Amino acid sequence: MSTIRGARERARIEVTAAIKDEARKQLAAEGAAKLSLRAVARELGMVSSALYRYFPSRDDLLTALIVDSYDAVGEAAEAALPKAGDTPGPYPARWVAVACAVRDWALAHPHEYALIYGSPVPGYTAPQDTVGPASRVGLVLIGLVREAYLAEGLAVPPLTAELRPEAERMAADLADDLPPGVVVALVGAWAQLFGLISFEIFGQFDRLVEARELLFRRAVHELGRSTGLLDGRSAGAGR
Amino acid sequence: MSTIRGARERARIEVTAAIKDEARKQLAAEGAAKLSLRAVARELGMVSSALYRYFPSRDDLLTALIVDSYDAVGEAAEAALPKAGDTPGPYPARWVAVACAVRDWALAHPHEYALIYGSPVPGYTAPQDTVGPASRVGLVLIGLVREAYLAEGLAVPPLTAELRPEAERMAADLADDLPPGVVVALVGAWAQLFGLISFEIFGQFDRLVEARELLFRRAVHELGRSTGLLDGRSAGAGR
DNA sequence: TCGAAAGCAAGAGCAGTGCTCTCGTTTCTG
DNA sequence: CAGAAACGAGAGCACTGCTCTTGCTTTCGA
Repeated sequence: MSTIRGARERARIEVTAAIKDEARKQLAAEGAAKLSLRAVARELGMVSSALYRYFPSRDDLLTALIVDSYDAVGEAAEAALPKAGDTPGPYPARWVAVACAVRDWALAHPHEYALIYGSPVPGYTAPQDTVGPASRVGLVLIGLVREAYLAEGLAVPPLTAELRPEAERMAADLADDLPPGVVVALVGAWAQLFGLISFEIFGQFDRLVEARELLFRRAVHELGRSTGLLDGRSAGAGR
Repeated sequence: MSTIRGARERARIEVTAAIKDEARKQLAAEGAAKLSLRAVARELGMVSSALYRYFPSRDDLLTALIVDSYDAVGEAAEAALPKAGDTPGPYPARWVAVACAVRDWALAHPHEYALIYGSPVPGYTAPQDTVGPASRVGLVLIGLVREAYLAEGLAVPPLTAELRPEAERMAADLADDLPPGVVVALVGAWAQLFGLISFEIFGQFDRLVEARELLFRRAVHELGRSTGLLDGRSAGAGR
């Protein structure tokens, strides 16, 4: 399926990758606003118009970087799960580990994080290609909670009557073997997790919070509890 | 102190306001990336270079808009508090009301919201002028929780030993009459609140969540509980 | 009161951007 | 092997932020 036909196709793949690499470098250095097609081309020793053979527009290049970033953060989250052969820790600790992995990735790649979880820069609606990779972190969280639910049960968060239809719809979409109350709490926790990270990355905690990892762990642990993850102890912040 | 010296100063104030108004209009229409000094000047019937008498650079114009936006959302939050003469509702309901006011403002002004809570566009560090207005929403939340604490007490969230020094430092900075555990929970809830709003504004809930206000209210109510706000009932989502 | 000083709008111009079009050249393919 | 497709280079267009100079007007102090 992915056989390389000849020198031309091979060259195309390499040049495309080189463009993305150089663009990612400029993105990390200066941010998405300062990323310039001409500068990328210049750095690669080609003329700017040649670059349009590979990406039809600047927005398409950005979209490619967005997809890659979603994949990178998704991979970071997946890598934080216990590998086959490990003796996995308790579920709340795994939950915190995944969150910390996402946070670490964001701290290491702030501009890429801003690209995907900050203001949407290109158009206003995300292209279709991004929705798949965008959900990888969410899928990790869902998988983790599902595993906990099947293994040792959950403290199912209660649902109001008016929220129940929507909760059941979402549960059918996302995880039909999880109680709707858990799915609602999980989607909320997902958004709130990125709120914590965004505030830290975007400087909202400057001159306010010092021990950011400790605060993050405490909040995320609490977030795990709010989705029903059983804690052993009845309250308190774990590490 | 703010006496207007003459026609010149009056004109300057008016022109500055006109520039900001037009810029805000373009911001709302196309987003911060597309905001152009030349287009603003064109629309105002002046030449682009004249605009630099009022704002030294495009970033300074954006900074002015950022300050205004922080003020606007802060004002929206303050307006959601019970006015003098009202019979105020229970504290969890007030908490949810403030959060909903912020969310409503964000939905009505998505690009301005993105300007302040999305990726920081201009430099990378926020200018000093923004830190005051930026904290208004936070101050509303602090004030609300403090009032609840003094009036009817709080379920003080527990603190681990390693988090205690930081918690006490933050409490001394933000609200020295609140228990450190509450301050830590409050700062977390503050970030998580904007995580919920950002995910909705930035399209992360597209094709996923339908009844967004219901979900928001449930999560925010839970957030209030996590900071210690007493609920009456022991669990569940109120409105 | 009157002249210097400061504030102002206008225009030209510079360097940079995204993007399009054309024109030879190279590579693939029927 | 010839036609087709892909490619790199270059010129060019419309736009951007920003600077500098040139006159005009308002303000203010001697």
